Amino acid sequence: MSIPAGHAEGARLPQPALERLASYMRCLIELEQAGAAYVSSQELENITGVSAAQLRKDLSYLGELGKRGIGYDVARLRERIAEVLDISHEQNVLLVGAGRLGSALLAYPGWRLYRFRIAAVFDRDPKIIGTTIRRLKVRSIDEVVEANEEFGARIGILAVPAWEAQNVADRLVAAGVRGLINFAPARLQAPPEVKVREVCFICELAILSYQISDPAPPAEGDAAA
Amino acid sequence: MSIPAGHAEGARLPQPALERLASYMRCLIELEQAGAAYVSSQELENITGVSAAQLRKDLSYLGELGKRGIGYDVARLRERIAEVLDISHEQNVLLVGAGRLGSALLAYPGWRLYRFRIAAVFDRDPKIIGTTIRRLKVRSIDEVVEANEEFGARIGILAVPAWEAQNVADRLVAAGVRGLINFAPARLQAPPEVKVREVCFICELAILSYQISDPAPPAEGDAAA
DNA sequence: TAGATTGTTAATCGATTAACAATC
DNA sequence: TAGATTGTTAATCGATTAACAATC
Repeated sequence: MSIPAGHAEGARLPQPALERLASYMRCLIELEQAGAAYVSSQELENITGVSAAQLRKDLSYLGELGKRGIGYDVARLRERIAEVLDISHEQNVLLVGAGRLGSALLAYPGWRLYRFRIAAVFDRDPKIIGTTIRRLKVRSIDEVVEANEEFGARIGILAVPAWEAQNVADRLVAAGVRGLINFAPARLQAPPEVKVREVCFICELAILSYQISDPAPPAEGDAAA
Repeated sequence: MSIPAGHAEGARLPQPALERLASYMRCLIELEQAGAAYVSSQELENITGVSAAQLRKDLSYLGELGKRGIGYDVARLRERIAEVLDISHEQNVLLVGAGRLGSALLAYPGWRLYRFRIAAVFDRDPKIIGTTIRRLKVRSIDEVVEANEEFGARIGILAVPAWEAQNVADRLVAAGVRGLINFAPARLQAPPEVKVREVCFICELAILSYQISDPAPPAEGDAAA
């Protein structure tokens, strides 16, 4: 009621704005924990590196949230972003792969702050199935479709080797997830209604490698000049 | 010599093109392993989802690499992208954090394909220091500056808890790295000449959550209509 | 009120797309 | 040659920026 209706149906966020909004969450959570009541776009610029103008533009997609002369109510802004990202209610997630990476993900401390809950962990290895990691019993991947009737998870995370990724993706889709986070170094095929986000460690390194290389990277033949 | 000089000094890749180029690498490596000699921009569109026009534009930044009527020489294209990303020679990398995530990263199978080599692993925990993970002895983080005199790594990877991240980043910078990959859920301060790439799992989930949410996410009050 | 900061507009900037001449 | 596909151009599209009136 008090929250402005904002963008009407169909009017969605520009992709770059969406990605930045997700990154503002972390920062707002920290500010809130530190007890900050209000924050200005200028202060957010100092913290995030995103310009104040850009920040205000991004936040304006969510409605009129700021107070002129004051700034943004930290808690209210965090809530509103969470609402738009659809992470303002608890959301079950399925994790496939209970190896090193899967275990590391299970231990990740941030899930709760974003209201995600790893509801179940699956693996293919009989030696791992049945064991318990952080209070969660590892199940057989064969049970994933049946299990998700209970959990209703919309997101599945792939932490499996590359050669198993497509098969696991197909099973997760069959289990009804609508989005996949893929940590495996393999490109996934999925039906168009299922969104896939590839997390590519090595690509990050490669991008960084370019960025820290000296200005004329393709120096060929006559290197000295 | 035979390779066109391409963009002159200072003319660098647009950021979106750079990020896509890094992602083409994986695909080209797979094609090469599968024995493909040539690939057309249309075929790459089918594999990567990036439009043929966009692909040709991206690749044109690297020089004239294709053969009209034929397509691109897979091996040559991969080599050229590697050259531009500055991953055509072996590159040492420092890893800090030998916990679950650090171990998972060490086990990652793709490093060699991108010519990265984890030269050394560091941790703070005396119980872990001195142990061996995948043939690599875990060293004390206190040794990082001295150790990198030997390794000359330009990139450091942070796989440590959030509260240690800034301190570790400072030490890595002191050790002479020019780029940081940060897996810790904390925003890092670094001098402007040091590039930082944040890898944020949970942000990926949040973005996906938005993308799979129903078109009118901020339905407030009158939900039924 | 005076000072501060938002939300929005219009201008700028840059990226994507489509089309096609060049050419293998 | 005829068919195919590139590399590049120009047009379109969308995102960023800067400026400022609105207003707390």
